[in-house]
Amino acid sequence: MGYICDFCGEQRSMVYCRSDAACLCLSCDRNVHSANALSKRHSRTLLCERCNSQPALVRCSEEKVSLCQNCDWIGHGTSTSSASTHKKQTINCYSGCPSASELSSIWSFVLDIQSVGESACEQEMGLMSITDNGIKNSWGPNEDTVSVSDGVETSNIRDVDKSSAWVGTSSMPGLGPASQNLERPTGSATNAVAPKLYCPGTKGPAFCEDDDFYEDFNMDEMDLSIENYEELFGVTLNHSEELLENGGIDSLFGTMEMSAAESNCQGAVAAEVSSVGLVNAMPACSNAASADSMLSAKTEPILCFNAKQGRSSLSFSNLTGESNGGDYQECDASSMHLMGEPPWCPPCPEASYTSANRNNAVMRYKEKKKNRKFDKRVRYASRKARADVRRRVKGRFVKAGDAYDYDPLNQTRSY
DNA sequence: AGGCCTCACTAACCCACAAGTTTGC
DNA sequence: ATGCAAACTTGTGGGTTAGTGAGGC
Repeated sequence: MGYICDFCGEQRSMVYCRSDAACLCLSCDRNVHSANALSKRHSRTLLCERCNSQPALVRCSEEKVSLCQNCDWIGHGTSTSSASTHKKQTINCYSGCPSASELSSIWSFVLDIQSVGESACEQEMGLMSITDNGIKNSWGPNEDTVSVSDGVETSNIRDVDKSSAWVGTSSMPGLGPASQNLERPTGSATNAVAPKLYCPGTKGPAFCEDDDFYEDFNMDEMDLSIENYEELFGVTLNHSEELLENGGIDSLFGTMEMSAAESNCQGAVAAEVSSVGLVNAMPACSNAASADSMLSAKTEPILCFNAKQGRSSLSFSNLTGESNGGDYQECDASSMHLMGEPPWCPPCPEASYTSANRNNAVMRYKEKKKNRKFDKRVRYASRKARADVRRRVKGRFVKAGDAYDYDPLNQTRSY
C-alpha cells in the first residue's frame, strides 16, 4: 500500500478500501466499486496523506491534510503542542460509487486534492455515472432499518441529509484523545444516528454492512449503561476505580488486553460500556460463545471519560475485522489507552515496542486465555475440588498411591 | 496448478474416582 | 408410595494427540 493506486498503478492513491485492503485513486475507486452490488458495499475512506497506508480519520484544517489516527496523534496528540489545537474535521467512511465531484460536495477539501480528477482510466469506464440510486445504495441493503442505540430504529435514513450524514459526526469512541478537538456538527439528525454507525475498519463512523462480524456483534448499538451491562452480563459493576488504581484493570479485561495486541490495531468501537463503576471481573457471560467470540474477535477495552455525563466509560473496541491470527502487533493497546497513548498503533517507527514486549504480551495473552473459562461452568464444585488436588501423569489422573509427575498441591514429582 | 511440508492453532481425548442419577426390589 | 442398595453415569483438569488451515517451496 502506498502512494500509487494499487489498481491502475498510475494515479496517486487517495482512497483506502478496507475490504480490499487497497489504496485507490478516485477513479479506480469508482471503477472497482461499481462492479457489482457487493463491491458497492465496501466501505472506503480517504487515505492518510502522511503515511499513505492507513485510512484517514480526520482532516486537519490548519495543515490541510487528511490524517489517520496514528499520524493525527503524532502530529496533534501532545497537549503541549500548538498543533493540538488545530481544527479538524472528521472523515467518515462511505460506500457506493460517488463521483469525485460528489465526494467533493461532501468533503469540500477533496476539491483541493482532487486534481487527479477524471483520470484516463475513469474515462475508459462508461459505467461510471452515479445515480441517486447509487448514492442511496451507499447505505447498503439495510438502509431503511438502521439500528441505532437505545433500541431505537431509525427509518428511512434517506431522509437524513446525505451530506451531513456522510460527513457525520466525530463522536468516535475509541478514537482517543485526538478526537476531542474535533468539530462536531450540532443539532442535526445525524448526530443521533451517525455515532452509532461506525466503520469498523477505520475507527470512524461509517456504514459497514459488508462485515458480517459487525452484523452479529452489534454491541456498539447498545448504549450500555450500568444497568444494561448488568442485565447483559449478569455481574455487578463496582470497584472500578479501585480496580483501575490497583491494576485490576488487567483482570477486569481478561484476555482482551492481548486481543488488542494481537490485532492489527484497526477497527472501531464495537461496544461501549458506560459505568459509574466498571466491572469487577470479566463478565461471566451467560452466552459463553458470544463472549468468547467477542474476545477472540480482537476486542480491546478503551477507557474514556464522558465529560458531559461526568462518568468514565469503558469501551470494548474491535480493532480489526481482518486480523491475522498470529500476527501479533507490538502494542499493548489497553495499557496504552490507560496511559494516554494512541489508541491504535499501526506499524510505524514511532511504535518502538521491542520484540520482548511483544513476546511478553503474547505470553500474557496465552496465560489469560488458558485461565479463561467462559464456556465452562463447574457444576459440581466438589468434583472440581477433587480434580484440583488430584495427582496426574502427563495430565491424566492416576490411581491413589501410583507414581505421579504432577501434584497440584505440592507441585512436586514422585520420581 | 497440484503436491508436499512446516507451522500454528484448536478440539477431542485420556485418566481416576467421588458424587450424582437411575434402576430394581 | 416409600426406602434402600446396587449399578450406572457424570464431571473434573492438565497434558497429549489428531485434525485443520494457512503459507511457503
